[in-house]
Amino acid sequence: MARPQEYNREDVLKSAMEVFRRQGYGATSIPNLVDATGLQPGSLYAAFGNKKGLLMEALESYSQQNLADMDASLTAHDSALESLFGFLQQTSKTCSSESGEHGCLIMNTFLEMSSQDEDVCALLQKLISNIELRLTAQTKLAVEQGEISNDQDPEALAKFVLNSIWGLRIMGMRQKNTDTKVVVKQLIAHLKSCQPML
Amino acid sequence: MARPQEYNREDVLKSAMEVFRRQGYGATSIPNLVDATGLQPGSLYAAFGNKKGLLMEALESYSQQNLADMDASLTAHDSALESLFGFLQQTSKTCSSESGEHGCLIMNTFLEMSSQDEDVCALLQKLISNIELRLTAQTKLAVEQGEISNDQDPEALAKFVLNSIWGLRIMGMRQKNTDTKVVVKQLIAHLKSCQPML
DNA sequence: ATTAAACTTGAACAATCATTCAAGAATAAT
DNA sequence: ATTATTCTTGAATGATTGTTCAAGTTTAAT
Repeated sequence: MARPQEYNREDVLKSAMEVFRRQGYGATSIPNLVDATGLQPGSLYAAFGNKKGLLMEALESYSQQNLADMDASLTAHDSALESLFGFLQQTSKTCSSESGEHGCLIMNTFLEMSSQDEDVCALLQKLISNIELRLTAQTKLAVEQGEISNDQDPEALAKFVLNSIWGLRIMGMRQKNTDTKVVVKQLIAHLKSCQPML
Repeated sequence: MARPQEYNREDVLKSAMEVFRRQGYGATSIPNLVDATGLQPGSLYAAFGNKKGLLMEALESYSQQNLADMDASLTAHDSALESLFGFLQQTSKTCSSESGEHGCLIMNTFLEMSSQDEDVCALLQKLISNIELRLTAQTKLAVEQGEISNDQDPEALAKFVLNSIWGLRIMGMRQKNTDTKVVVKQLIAHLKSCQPML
């Protein structure tokens, strides 16, 4: 016995997500969010508390989508190493695509906000840890499957891969962004050099 | 026959630089800059035109210092490759130090501003190109000196190194930032695998 | 001392910011 | 129809933003 919501929460989050990614948190005003989501200030505040609440929920949504894509890539082949290569090539494409021009919401927000807001910082640390955990699981699996030598440290390799991904997201934001392919090629070469001797 | 300046321009730039690096451009207000530099709004505007002018000059100053440090590292040893390793280890230290906690002014500003201001974006592209050029010169030198195999692409290696440095600056901003050493170790291992066969 | 020139000051300005809330609109049950 | 409940609207609020400029200060030459 009440008026029903006119908007879909996921749609609103997706719209907000895009604006935050393009403009950053600080440069995004409430009027911007009103335009993007179609919701008036009152509705936004009723639904998400405040601007920061909307950002944090958008971050969670973005992360969820991101991890789902990642899982799909990392289980695409029987070989864990082959899947990792596929994931990296896909990442390269994403970063150098038009959509990648505005970077990764997690990384962008981390750089902008980590020294300004404890709550956002803590959330981002958690989301980033999730990514790192998947990568570590993948390199460990590759070692177990005998695709990476036993004397390699899978955690170190995962950290190196993550480090390269941070770089890729920045490379993709530059004017001439075809470099991401070159970088991934180098990274894959390094990982192959960690394969066991025949 | 006029009143002399009471401030030193380089000191003011250094102070502004630190604030911009810690807080970002958007989150830094004029009152913040007044506090940091000791100059009143009127003096700041007389000297730098506006907030953006101050940022851009701070960027140039930061870049100059950065390149000088880089040159010192890259010419520290007779061996170009050895010098590159030294530079990377120093970069690792810088990134994981307390000062590195707030990242690199160039990278931070690039992420925040490149899609918002053409002038700043153009300046940053130029400053980043300078870094890339040094790295390329270094890998080419290493090839000439016979420390890197002829069948390797020095430009690709330089891009990969730059990509890793972007990553390192982000790694250094995380809570547990000891990972930078691990990453540099991996990167050096990759570069060593590009050495000519004995 | 007086003057001219450059520098410093900080209050004032219009614009914009995030946020609130009273009023209106839409639904489902009575 | 009426009522109770929830959602939507958007003007209003007070704080903060970047920027300006007239007034005051300090110097060097006259």
